[in-house]
Amino acid sequence: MHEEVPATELLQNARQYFLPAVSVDNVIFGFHQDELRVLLLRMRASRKWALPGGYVFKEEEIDDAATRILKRRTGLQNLFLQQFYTFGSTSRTRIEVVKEFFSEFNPELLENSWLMQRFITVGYYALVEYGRVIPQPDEFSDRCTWHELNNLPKLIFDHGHIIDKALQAMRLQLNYQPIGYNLLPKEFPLKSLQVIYEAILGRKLDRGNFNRKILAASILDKKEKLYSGAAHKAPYLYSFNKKKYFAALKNGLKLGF
Amino acid sequence: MHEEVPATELLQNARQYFLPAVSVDNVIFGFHQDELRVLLLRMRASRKWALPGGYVFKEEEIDDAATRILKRRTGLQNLFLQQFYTFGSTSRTRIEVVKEFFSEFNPELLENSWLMQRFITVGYYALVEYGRVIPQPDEFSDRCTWHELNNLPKLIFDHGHIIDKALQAMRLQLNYQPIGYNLLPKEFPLKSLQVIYEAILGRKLDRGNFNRKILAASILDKKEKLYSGAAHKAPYLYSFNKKKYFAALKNGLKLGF
DNA sequence: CCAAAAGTGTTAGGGGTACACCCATGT
DNA sequence: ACATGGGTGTACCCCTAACACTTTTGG
Repeated sequence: MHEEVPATELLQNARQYFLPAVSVDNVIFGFHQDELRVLLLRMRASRKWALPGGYVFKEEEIDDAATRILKRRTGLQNLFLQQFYTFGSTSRTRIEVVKEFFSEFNPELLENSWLMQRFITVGYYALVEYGRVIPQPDEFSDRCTWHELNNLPKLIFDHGHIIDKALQAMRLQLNYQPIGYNLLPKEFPLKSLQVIYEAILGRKLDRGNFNRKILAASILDKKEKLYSGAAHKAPYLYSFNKKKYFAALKNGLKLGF
Repeated sequence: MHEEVPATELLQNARQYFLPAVSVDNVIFGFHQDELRVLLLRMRASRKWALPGGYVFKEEEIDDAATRILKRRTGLQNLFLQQFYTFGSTSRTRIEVVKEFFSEFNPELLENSWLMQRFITVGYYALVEYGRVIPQPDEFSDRCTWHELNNLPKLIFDHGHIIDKALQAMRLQLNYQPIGYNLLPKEFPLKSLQVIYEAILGRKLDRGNFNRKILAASILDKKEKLYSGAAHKAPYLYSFNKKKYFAALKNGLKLGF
């Protein structure tokens, strides 16, 4: 839509392009080496870390804004992206931090009082396949990298709190919706899915019971292909049955973790 | 804070007082005659019904705005009030409806483009004790009355959808949080609480099993006083144990309805 | 005495948990 | 062969649903 307009131009005339006072922040979860990870940006000026976020165009759906931001930072689309809470505390963005945020990038922006107003932010979380992501910093950041959920750096604003809330929301969601479709490659052994559930829930699950429970949900197709290469029995590979998976997404599910 | 400024003045200078583009809508649930009810306002101009809502002052917490609106319409405070979703569709408020909304009240407001901008709204739901509420219309409405959830009138904008979402959210919440504290008088028979659960869930519950389940949560104190006046065995009265109730609110609960 | 609704008991079944046992495979 | 981890079976326990039986009260 406004894809062709350069970021500087957009921000300098933010009032013209964006919905005022509203931003979107994405908590993007990925999975690698048995660890749940979050995609973060490092601000060029302050060297502090932040969630990928952005503003909403005046005629843009908020969901679409979140999708757009997700796509810009990961290169991916059609992912599981879920609104979970709106953060509206007056103290959530401190003016000094905002100034630092934009200063080194472009001092002129400081004159732009639009950026200095109070913002509320709508939080979304996404689950993405780690291996397919090509992290892409935005205009204000010099790095875009994964961080272990259990070892996060210092974050700006209330972004630490936002991540906490996202995790909480996701844990509840686990019981009602299937998860994993966008976190795993097409075919995968059950163990991989189990490790994801364990990472999200923060506790170990019994292998046998997990298998039965997840299979009972009947959202998986068993492949006859076997994974191999390790010194043990080759596990079956499974893939999500798209039809059943999305039906379960819509109609809900009772998994009981 | 701005309590002393009259509504007309506030709206005519909305830009000065309010956070732009953001509103709050409350779904206020009450309980009467075995029916779950929602408090609605009738717009003076269009005669259509709407949720009690409002704007957020520039230095006001969003939660506080919701609380303020709730208090204005019910006279009550310190209630269970829970943010459940943010509605941000571009099509949720159509300009003609907004015009109708404000026109008869004060045609001058039509000139005020602030009101005509796109709004997103943060949805909250509240549970209140029906008998204690003194419904109070706002500046744009001529009535403020209760409506059975199963027999709602035509609502403006996406307010019908907002109520649906609130109910959905509340149903999920039932399993993790105690409910009823603000819906019932201090002392009540278990049956009253059961009827509330049934109304929210939309299905009948077994009496014996409900009693055991709710007592097992140990958030109730049994009183030795008995309710009487009916041609059957007098039920014990119970009251919520505030301490345990709020502990359960904070730490979560596993009720399984 | 009877109807109505509260309180309490009982039982069968399902589901979850914990753990055991066997199977396949690379070293 | 053996260690490793996958697949599957099972026994136990607890929770739940469903329903029966008893108790209390006003009419």
